Amino acid sequence: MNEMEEQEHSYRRDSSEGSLAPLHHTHGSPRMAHLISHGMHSEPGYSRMEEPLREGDYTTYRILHPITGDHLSPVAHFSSSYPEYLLTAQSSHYQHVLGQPYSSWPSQEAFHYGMSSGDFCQAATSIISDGADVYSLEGYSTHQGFRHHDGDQPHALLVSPHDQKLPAETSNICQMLQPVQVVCDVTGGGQVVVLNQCSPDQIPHSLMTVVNTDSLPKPPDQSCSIEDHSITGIDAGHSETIVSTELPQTHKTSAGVTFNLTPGPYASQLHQALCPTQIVKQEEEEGQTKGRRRVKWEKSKRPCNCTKSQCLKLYCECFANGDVCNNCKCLNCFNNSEHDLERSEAIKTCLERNPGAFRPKIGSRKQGNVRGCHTKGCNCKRSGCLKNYCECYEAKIMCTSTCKCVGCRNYEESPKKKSSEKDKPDFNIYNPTRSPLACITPDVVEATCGCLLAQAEEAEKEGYTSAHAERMILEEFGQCLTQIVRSMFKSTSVQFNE
DNA sequence: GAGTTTGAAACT
DNA sequence: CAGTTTCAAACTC
Repeated sequence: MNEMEEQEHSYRRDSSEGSLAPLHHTHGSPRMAHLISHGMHSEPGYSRMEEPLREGDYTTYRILHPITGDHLSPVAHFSSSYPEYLLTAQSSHYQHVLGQPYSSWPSQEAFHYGMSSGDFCQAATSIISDGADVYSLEGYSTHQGFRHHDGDQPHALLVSPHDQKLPAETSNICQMLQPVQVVCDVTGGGQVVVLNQCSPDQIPHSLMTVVNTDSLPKPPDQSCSIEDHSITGIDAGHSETIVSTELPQTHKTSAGVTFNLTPGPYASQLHQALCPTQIVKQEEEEGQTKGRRRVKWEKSKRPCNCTKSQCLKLYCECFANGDVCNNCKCLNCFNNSEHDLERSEAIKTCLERNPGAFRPKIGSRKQGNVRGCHTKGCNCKRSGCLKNYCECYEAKIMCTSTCKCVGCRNYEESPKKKSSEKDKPDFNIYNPTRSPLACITPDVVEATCGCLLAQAEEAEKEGYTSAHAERMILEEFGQCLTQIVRSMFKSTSVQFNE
């Protein structure tokens, strides 16, 4: 058996126990080594993992308390061979939480604990590496066979993407979830580890830890460290501390196969959607805030004031942030755990309308663009994009050609420009960073129409034929266009040859 | 704090 | 897809 095959067969399911039992340990796995080195922080206050331990045939990763740094039980064993890899844990604590030994779980399951179905939907959506979206979780959370109950309250949720007994809709969901092979709480204290689905030569390339603050002691400051490829917490009311993922890079396996270690594209979104406060803190330190909603959250996590939307539409920023309302001033709020059904339905509706509804509006940073850009662009008409009505401006990013704004002043300009001038929109300036059409401001249109009208009146006054009048108007229109185009090129320092 | 303005979201 | 309405935040007084 060559090395590759050996890797693939390193882990076999131990049917006698109904769990995965690695037959061979992949010694010194560079994959996990990478995961550790790039995905975890070592500073106090951050959730992290230690260097892998070696316990028999398992590759073992001990998860540390995000705040205290203490070891948290259970130890997580990562099996990284396709198609069977699983987080297993051996912990009396875990068994206490689950009421059953973790090791008895079937393979290819994800365990989700302490999160609402809507939360899980968002989490899964955000980390699916191929960009697919989870549209519904109906039936998902009612899969009794994999559910642990604490009285009437569902306490744990196991997800089996390949379980044929799942309801049809759930199966569909799980198919979509397949890229997320494992989503599980490995501590019983609220930590969640997410592993994207791997081929034999891929590592799980997203890994995060979410701390359930209901279960953990709260230190004075629970801020977490966020790297560029940060990930996410779920419910700000319950999940607070997040760790980052790894830096993008490729890695060559011992089998000589190169694979991409780049984090899943939605890993950061998950983080952003679910841990807005911490992200903003970090970004504030970096002198940059991205995204209106995160900026708002950063402002002391201000409560919403919704009165008519029941906080179940994207008008509500709590809802749009993937958060439940907490200490808000809203009326008739349904965005809470007491209305999980309605909330899940609303999430489903939003996602049906717009699969990217819960993705951050401020997209990934372009090369050379430190701040990123608005994914949809703004549509401001009267604010000159210089007030917080403008999502670009509020996110402290410049408008781009994606924007459809009118009279935009939110663009790169000379630092010598007087600050007083910045405060008022200028409808007569062309923004070279934006769409060429952006220069056709209301004033320009009005002036052009005035010119054309004047020509028409002159033709009428002179008694010219309609054909002549039409020609005059067209000629005038041509001159107007010439001036507009000239001004455009003048602004961009491009030669304009008439 | 009330009223107005604004632009995104939702609706038609 | 465009136009209109609804909505809640931003802003002004």
